Amino acid sequence: MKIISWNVNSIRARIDSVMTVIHKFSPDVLLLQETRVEDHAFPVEYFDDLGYNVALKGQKGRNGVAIFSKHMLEEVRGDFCSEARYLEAFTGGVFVASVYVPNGQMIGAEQYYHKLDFLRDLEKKFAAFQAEVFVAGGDFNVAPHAPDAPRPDYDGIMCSEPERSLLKNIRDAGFRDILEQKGLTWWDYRRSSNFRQDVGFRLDHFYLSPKACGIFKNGEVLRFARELPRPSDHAPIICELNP
DNA sequence: ATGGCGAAAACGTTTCGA
Repeated sequence: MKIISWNVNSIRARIDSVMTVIHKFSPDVLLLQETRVEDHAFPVEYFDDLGYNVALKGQKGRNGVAIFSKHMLEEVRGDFCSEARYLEAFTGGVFVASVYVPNGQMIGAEQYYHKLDFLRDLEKKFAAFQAEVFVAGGDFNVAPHAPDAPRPDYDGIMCSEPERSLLKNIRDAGFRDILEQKGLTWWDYRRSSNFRQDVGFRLDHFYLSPKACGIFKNGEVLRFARELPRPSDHAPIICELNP
């Protein structure tokens, strides 16, 4: 089973790129973040035509998560938080979740503490799936280790000790970050040399429960998508499980 | 050290993203 996760930074602006990625990889499951559209305006017809089932949790202009699957989508739930930042489902024998953690603005900002709360709640949410085959993919907006940031000593937002420590709690609970050492996933639009020189962060992750780790085959960052026309600032990531 | 880009809402500019 192939699962792709991608922060698309607007599905309406990225629909052609999403179709390119789908046609190249034919994922069983696609987890999207930052779709930035209300459900009634989501371009679902593109996905319907390819035979995908659809679950959406959107809001006007900001946030927005979605799950597409070639398998039936059951037990769809998105009430984890009031914003459109989390959606889970059971599909093809696997529990999946599409996760969009708040960016936190700046260390010490009100949004930063909201981000820490969100990560704490997420740990509890994942714990409920400890004994299941569970794969959470998304934009976690934290660079877990020194090589995941532009400089090893960078300790600003995305790299602060409290943020990293909350993600470590999730790993310590048995959920493996399968893309460690697999490269960066986000490069700032505002300096085109950043991508060329690979100056960015590894913010997009998959967390696999112990049972999911047992059938894990391979995981990669799909860097090529950052070079498509009008790209998202995030690259998609892929997780393959044995059937 | 600062600003740089891109998208959306609602304006002719502002806010947010990370």
